[in-house]
Amino acid sequence: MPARVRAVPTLDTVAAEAGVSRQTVSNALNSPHLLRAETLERVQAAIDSLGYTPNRAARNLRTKASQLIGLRLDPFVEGSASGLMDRFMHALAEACRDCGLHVLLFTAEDHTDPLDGYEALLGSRAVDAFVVTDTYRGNPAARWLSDRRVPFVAFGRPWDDSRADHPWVDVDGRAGVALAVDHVVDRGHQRVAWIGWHKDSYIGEDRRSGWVQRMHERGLATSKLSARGDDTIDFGRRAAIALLEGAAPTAFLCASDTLAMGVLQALRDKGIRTGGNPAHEVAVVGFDDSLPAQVTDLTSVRQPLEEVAVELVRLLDERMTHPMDEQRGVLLTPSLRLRSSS
Amino acid sequence: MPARVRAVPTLDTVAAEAGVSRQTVSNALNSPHLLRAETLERVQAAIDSLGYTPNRAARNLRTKASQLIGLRLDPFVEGSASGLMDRFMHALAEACRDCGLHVLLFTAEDHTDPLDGYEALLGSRAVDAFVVTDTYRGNPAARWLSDRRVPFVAFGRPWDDSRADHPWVDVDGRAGVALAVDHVVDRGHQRVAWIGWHKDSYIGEDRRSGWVQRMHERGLATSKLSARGDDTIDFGRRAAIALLEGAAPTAFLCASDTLAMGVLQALRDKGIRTGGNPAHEVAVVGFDDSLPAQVTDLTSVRQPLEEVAVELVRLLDERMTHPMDEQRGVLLTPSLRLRSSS
DNA sequence: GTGAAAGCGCTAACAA
DNA sequence: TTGTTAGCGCTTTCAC
Repeated sequence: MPARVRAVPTLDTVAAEAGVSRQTVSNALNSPHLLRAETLERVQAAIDSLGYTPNRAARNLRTKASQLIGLRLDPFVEGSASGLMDRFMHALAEACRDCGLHVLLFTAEDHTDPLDGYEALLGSRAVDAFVVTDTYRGNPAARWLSDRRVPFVAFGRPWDDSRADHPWVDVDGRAGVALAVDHVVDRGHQRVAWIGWHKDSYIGEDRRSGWVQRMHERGLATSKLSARGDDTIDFGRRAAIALLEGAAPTAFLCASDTLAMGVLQALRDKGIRTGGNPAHEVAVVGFDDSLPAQVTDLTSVRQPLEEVAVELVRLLDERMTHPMDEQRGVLLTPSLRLRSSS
Repeated sequence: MPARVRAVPTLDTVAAEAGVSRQTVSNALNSPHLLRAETLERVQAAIDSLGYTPNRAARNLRTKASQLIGLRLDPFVEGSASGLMDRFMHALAEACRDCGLHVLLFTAEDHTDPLDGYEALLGSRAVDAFVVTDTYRGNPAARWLSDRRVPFVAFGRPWDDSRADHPWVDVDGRAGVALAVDHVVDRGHQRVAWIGWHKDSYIGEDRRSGWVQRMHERGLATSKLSARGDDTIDFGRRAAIALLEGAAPTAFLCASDTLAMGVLQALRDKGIRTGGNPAHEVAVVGFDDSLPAQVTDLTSVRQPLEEVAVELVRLLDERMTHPMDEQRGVLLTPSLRLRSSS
């Protein structure tokens, strides 16, 4: 018996089946309110029985939209990543689905060129908009895209560009660290140290300011209680040792889980117990709630990536439907994931 | 001064500029060998000067191909994931780029339905093929896609379905563990324990068989040296304690980094040093080279995800260009990432 | 409320 | 080697 290859149904197929014109079927799909209830039902039945699904390419060609959001994946840096990208992509894909959008992944041929890849996708109209995530390098893509009036939304504030007027979503690192300060201070800690990144990191300084500000609000001193350096375990370890020999803090707040791992190591090496009781334990709090934090039972500030994704897509959607609206930023507050390290 | 909106160039624009027909421009792009060198040059110049890029939607409509590969992102399981997905998506996006393909992310509306999402993308011809990665659940999507003759490639062997005839790429866990056995045995360890997953896990048993087989090949015993259980830190810890009180192994090979984390904890609690010297240290080896492994300096078996991605895309490409070719599987060998835990 | 006409931008097939 | 014709499947526009 020869396999009967059923031709893929098109609008015409459905129209013939339902005894209406092609256009009516299209309307049934895109503007059902235009049809008489009875007609709609008949068309619907034909669609169902034929298993018709509109052809994306044809629709894209006609509507000049692809319903695709471009996301550039930058090179995977071994060890340095806190593994947030995984969670973020998930969240983004999910958020997109709710708007009938999809995420298209792309990579740069030349990773050192922050603009590489965008132009090709844009020129071929393969995507409608971009989500830009590389906020650590000062986001040169943002300005380029802005200048070309490409619809995009950034995950990350335009720290270094006060004239930037594109929509963005970011996580309030300062508020997250303030949360951590409150947490350990509420537990009775008074000498609360900060271990962070170099001064030239906007994000690092933002997080640090949460510590400084909230400590002062709680009437606690911060002098001689902080260190700045590379985002490495080793620096975390060394900084912790140095601080312990000096001001002897009973709590360490860190700009990253990586640094916190170093603190944990230092405490272990010195035989100091980790935990929330300031009487005989030292509390440690990280940032990002990464896999290592979960594994080592480290309290950590967790970025609300799911919310971030939803907001990004919402802004994108707004931007695509009402391009004239004023752009704005959205700042989301992280939460504290409490674990045994505090 | 009114902003002059330059119309987006099309084939016709370029053709007019170059003084040739639309088709010739198309050929210059897709079959340049058909053109006379001089014509090609002229067309090329017109393309460059106008900044022309072919419209994807139009091309897709005409060629009935989208150059898009669908990848379903399954729900992010907190803590359980070893964070490989991040690296894998990177590698896949990169491999796709080299073939002019792109990855389209999608998620299921109903996560419990392993087929959800595939049909819609397929019906609308939004993607040309799929990469299926959910091999842990026995891969029900594979059979469904196979039955519908949907082009797809699986990351993971069809363990439970000997009749499966789709192309796949997988990592040889058995060989990876054998590597780990050799490593510790070469360093002088003789009592080498295995801590793995429950017996119903194909992957777990495959990895375990690498231990059993290679141990015997090296003339070493395996009895009373293994444990099976949940993939949790806690089980790793408990299993390690139990084994230490019994056969007192000097090396632990684990089916996952998670389990290895537990072993590390147990050793630390007992005051046993970790390292490669069998005289006074216990060696620990994990599997997956996850972030926690990197952070805790744990030796681990590393899956060659970059190669996996390249092979997946190669098979996909083959399958899409010569659909009649016989399908086959590709088994790749992992490597051992040596660190201080061994 | 429904249908007919037109055309989005491209490439396959064929003619010149 | 280049040009012409036709049409992929859809939606916008406008007539009925």
